Amino acid sequence: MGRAPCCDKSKVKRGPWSPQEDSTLRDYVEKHGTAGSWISLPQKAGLKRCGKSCRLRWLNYLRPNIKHGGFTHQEDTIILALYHNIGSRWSVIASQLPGRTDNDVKNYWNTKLKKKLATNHLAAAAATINSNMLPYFPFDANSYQHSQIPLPALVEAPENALLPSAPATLSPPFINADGSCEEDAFLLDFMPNYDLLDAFDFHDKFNHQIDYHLQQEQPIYQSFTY
DNA sequence: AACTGGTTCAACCGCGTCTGA
DNA sequence: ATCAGACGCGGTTGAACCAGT
Repeated sequence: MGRAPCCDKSKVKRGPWSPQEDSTLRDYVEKHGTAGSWISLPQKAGLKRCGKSCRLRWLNYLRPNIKHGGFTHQEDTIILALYHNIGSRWSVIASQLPGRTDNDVKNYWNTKLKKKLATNHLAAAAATINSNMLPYFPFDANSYQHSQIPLPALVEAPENALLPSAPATLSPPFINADGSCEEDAFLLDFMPNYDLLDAFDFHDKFNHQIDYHLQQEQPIYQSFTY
């Protein structure tokens, strides 16, 4: 004995939305809002749809400023870092990406990003972020309960912050016998982390740090401090 | 051109949580 | 404190599309 369905399936239309239905829903919501009840909205708007279906269509497709597809590398890194910290909390992750919906982020993760993660350096980079940069995510993933509390904006690390150490992939043959580092190899190999840092506004500081280490010919695989 | 297998993504489902009576 | 209805979420499905043969 399951729970009662939210509406009579035999009396509502299902499947893809027509342009006419989209137009009807958009016009109604823009004029009246959701009026506090999605369940009663279809009847008021003159739609033969389930309220939940209307809500989903509006949130994922019709509401203003929605972006579809074309995820940037910066968005990739934010998704990765948050996924490693809080898991499949798609709505929380989407809230950090303006114009993205939880459904979009979830689909993107399941169809593309997961595969990408399995095949390149991003895994190591995300793991590094997880262990070394977690203090700079200004929330506690364990105490962040299923709720409407908005996630605070990401913050810049303090001046004396300890940056992530280079990933394990920065081992020979990229490191020379005397401890110096092949610049090109380093940058190529470290690029995933570099991009992650860029995403969190560390770009300039970290760039200077790389330049410094390269100029000084110091081993770059040691930890970074300001 | 026709078929097949893989991919994408909009939409659905059902459960947990919230809220108001 | 309890309950029922509504909401919001993550997991899953399946039709449409694409690429390869």
